[in-house]
Amino acid sequence: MPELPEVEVIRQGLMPHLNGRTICEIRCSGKPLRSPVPCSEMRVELCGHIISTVHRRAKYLIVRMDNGAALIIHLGMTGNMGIFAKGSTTQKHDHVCWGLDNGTELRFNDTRRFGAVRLLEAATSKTLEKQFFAALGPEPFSRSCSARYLANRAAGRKTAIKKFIMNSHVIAGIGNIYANESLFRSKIHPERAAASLSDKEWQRLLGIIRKTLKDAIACGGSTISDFVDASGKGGYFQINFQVYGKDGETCRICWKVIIKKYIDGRASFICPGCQEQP
DNA sequence: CAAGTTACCTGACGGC
DNA sequence: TGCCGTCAGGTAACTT
Repeated sequence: MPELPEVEVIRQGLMPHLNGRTICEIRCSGKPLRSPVPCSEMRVELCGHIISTVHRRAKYLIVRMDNGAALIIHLGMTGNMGIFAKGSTTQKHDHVCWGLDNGTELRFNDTRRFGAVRLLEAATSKTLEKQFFAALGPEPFSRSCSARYLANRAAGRKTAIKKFIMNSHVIAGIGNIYANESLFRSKIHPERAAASLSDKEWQRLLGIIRKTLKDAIACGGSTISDFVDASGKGGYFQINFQVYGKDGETCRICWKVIIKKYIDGRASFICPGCQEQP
């Protein structure tokens, strides 16, 4: 479900509820997520300690504690985090629950259990970046993620540009929706070889990726089926989709019919008028 | 290194 | 009503 904008919206929604709160109790469904949930370890490391901040890296949320411990949470396809009153009705796929000192609790819900909850004791920003996120590419908004950097990484690569920008080892946070939307807005066909983009095209694509992600964050993310932010509200960027899920509809720019095609196993939406076939 | 497949898991939807 | 196949926002581990 969640790509960078949705994770960022969740982070921003959670921050005011979590910052400075003490974790009092932890409950787990017992079902494994992508990896087993370290329930007893979390109780030892987190209970009685204060949450200092919530960060995001790529599509990961990072809850930092005053004792140096860090929770690293990935939402997978269907994961979500929300704040609820203690004792309120739980949902079917609530898998982890962190009780706080003010009568609320943070809940992780994940229908398909593709998400992950990991625990690092004694994590610093440096060790997190060096150990846990070592293989991740730069954040799209960071200085190190330049058009030059992307062009260099793409040099010699025949792989489709769409797959390339969805590769988290190259650039973090871009999933299927925002890859489709950014390529359409850049007028670049998703099957173009990554190495075939000119410097000018890289500049345009990077600028548009940044703008698209930023606009989506400002809209509260995209609600496809059930995405909601920490307070239970859905985002509305999906009204700005120009190609995603719009096969059979006419392009709002050139009036040609948008097609759907599987590229590298992922649904891709292309305007044959705006995005020239390689 | 690239491209393809499989796997993780549940639920919604369409066809019959 | 139900059964079956297909598909879904992500990622990693395999094989060729």
